[in-house]
Amino acid sequence: MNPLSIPLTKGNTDRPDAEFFHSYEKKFKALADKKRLEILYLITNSTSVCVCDLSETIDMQQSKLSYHLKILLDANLITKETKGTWSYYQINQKEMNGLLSNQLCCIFRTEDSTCC
Amino acid sequence: MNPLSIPLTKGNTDRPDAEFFHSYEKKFKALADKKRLEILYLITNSTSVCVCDLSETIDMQQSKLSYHLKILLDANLITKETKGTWSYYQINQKEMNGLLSNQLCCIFRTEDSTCC
DNA sequence: CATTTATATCAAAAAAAATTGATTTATATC
DNA sequence: GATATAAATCAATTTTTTTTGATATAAATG
Repeated sequence: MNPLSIPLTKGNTDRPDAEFFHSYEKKFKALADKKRLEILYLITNSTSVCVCDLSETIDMQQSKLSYHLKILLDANLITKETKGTWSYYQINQKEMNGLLSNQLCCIFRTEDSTCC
Repeated sequence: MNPLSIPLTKGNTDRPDAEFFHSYEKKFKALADKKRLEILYLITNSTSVCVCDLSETIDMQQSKLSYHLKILLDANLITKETKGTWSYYQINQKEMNGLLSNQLCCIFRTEDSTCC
C-alpha cells in the first residue's frame, strides 16, 4: 500500500458526475485541433465571418471547413446566423470566457471586463 | 462574394504561427477525454497521488491509467515525482491556471490569488 | 536472494475522428 | 426559368487515438 496515502474523494457526493466530465470532454475535444484553434482565432478577431471568408484566409476546402465549424457549433463555442446563402459565424463569448483563462485573451477568447 | 465582408487577418504579421496553434492543440487534446478530466479532478483535489490510489478510486486498469497520465504529463499539465517504486503526481498549477478560466476552480485548476 | 509490488512500455486490435470528393439544398443572379 | 454560388451532408477511406493483455523494470519485502 501507498505509504503516503491521502484519502481520495471516493464516495464523496460532491464529486462531479459522469455527465459533468462528459460535457467538458466535448468542449475540450472541439478545442483539440490546431485548425479549429486557427478558425477560432479568426472568428474571435472579427465580428462576423462566413465560410467563404475563412476558406480564403486559411487554406482549407469548403467541406472540411464546414465539418470543423459544425464541431465548434455543436460544442456551443461559436454561434451561427444565416442570411440568404451565407452563414455568418460568431464567437460564443460567454462560453469561451467561462472556459479559458484571461491569459488567452484575445486569441481564443475576448476581454473580460468583469475581472481584474 | 460575401456582401458583409470584413477583411480578415490574412498576411497579418501579428497572427500567431503554426507552432503556436500546435502547442495549444496538444494541451487541449490532453484535456479532451472524460477519464483524463476525472483524473485531473482527483489530482487537483489532493496534494499528491500515486497510480495505485487513482486505480482504486476510478475503475481503470493500471496500464490504461499510466497511458492517460503520460498524456497529461507530456502536455505539461501535471508533474511527477518518483519515490522508490511509487510515482506521485501533482497538478501543474501554473500551466492549468494559465489555460483554464477561474470559473473552473477548483475542479480542474486551483484558486487564483492574483485575480479578482 | 527469491518473491511481491508499483509502474511503465509494448504490440496488436478496436474504436473514434478527420479527410476526400461527390452530391444535395437553397438562394441569388442573369 | 436556367445557371451560378454558398454551404451542408454523405459515404468511403485514411489517420489517429484508445484499449487490451502481456511483458519489462526496478524497488521493496520476507
